[in-house]
Amino acid sequence: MLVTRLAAATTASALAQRLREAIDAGQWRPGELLRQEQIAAEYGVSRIPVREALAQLQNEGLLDVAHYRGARVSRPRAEEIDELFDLRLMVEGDLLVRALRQHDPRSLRELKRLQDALEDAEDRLGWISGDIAFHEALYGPAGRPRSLALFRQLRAPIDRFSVQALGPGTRKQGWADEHRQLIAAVAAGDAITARTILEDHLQATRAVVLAACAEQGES
Amino acid sequence: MLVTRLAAATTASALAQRLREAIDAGQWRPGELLRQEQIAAEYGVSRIPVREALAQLQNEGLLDVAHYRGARVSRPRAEEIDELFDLRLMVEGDLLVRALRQHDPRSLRELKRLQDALEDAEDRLGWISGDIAFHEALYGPAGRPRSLALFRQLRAPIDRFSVQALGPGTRKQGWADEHRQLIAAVAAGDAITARTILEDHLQATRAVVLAACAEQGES
DNA sequence: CATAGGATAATTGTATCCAAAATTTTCCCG
DNA sequence: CGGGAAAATTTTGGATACAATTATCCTATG
Repeated sequence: MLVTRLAAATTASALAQRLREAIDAGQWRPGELLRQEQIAAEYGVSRIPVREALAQLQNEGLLDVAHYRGARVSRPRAEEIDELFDLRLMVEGDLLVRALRQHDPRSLRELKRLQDALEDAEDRLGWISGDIAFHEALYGPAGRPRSLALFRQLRAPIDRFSVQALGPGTRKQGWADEHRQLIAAVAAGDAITARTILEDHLQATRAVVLAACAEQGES
Repeated sequence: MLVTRLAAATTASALAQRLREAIDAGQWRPGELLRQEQIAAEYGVSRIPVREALAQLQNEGLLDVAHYRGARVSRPRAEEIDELFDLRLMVEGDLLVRALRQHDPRSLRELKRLQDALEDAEDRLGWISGDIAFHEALYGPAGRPRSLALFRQLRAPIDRFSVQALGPGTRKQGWADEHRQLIAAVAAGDAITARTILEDHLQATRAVVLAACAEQGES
């Protein structure tokens, strides 16, 4: 994957990015307390950018922050995850149909390229960021910036569990197949089929994520 | 309205609230630059809570913040407002239908009470906060916290223009009528009618907001 | 022995101060 | 007189220092 991660403009945003990855990677478990001082020392910065990063992650739904009481990795309940998937079905379904009309040979080539890169990714984090890139390229031609931002926002609290569920010998092959079917349907301009495939894709993901969430909830 | 605004736990959140109201009230115009030092002096605090409040408002989509270049009141383009209303139609439509099944005499009484309070509100800001309260009570019984949060988020960048469009002798009466029709349809358990009324309500609001936005865009 | 109360420590929120970047002004040269 | 480079000013981002709040632990008491 040749995506060069451009240097963050500010310390706070760079921190937010690294903390996001750390949470996705399971470095902090749900319910665990993130101490400002500790994070500041670990990354060699002061507490000010740490606070801004934590506020950012709270806004994304990855943390629960209470006044004077610290930030904890959020532990979404099964009903909330279910709800997030219902919202994704609405938003992404709409985006897909709108984007489908705007796709052209160039954007389709890009989509295939991203899918190839995705299947070559070796580690779990690479897989997830590749999946995000694929879907953004899929929905991008719709020209709907707020919906696209919403798509990212609805995924953020969920991806953590997807990463967990991506052990070796899991649903990886079916996932890739569904992506390729999506590309084919979009190339054919078949909105109904494309939307059906996407919905099945999301329903399958929902089941996997709910299972991973339930598993983690036991600890 | 007997809602006592509880004192904010922290300076930053109190500031965010006041700035939000100031922007909704048109105290700052779209594109205008918000200086940290000036706001800090105005409210008698240091720049740290100001920065956190500005970051919060940026997350809510009311401000555009550029690195080392200050925060400006966002000036959403017409297409983005259009997009936000499309999203509201999806999310609020879904919420309404789900809530409709859960409403009971008690929640309906509360809804009527809020509508009465709304019609008694004298100033524009009171009208808007009353409208938010009404819709939250309308959707609340659905038991969908993330969707409700999304509802608030989708309104935030728009309400500013609604306030503008609420001069005397405007659509206020039609607005109230639609609310009462909504209550009646929900009380009757008629999902189809309720959803239709809500969609008309939102479409009418969309037109008003787009007009206000276009008017402001000229300056 | 369990528990309420209070001192103490740990942690967060805010103010003050310094560094980096951007904007404005000034000044020189064409 | 106009244009552009460079210095000065302004403004933001980050570090250090202090105050406010919460959590912990110890003791005294029923």
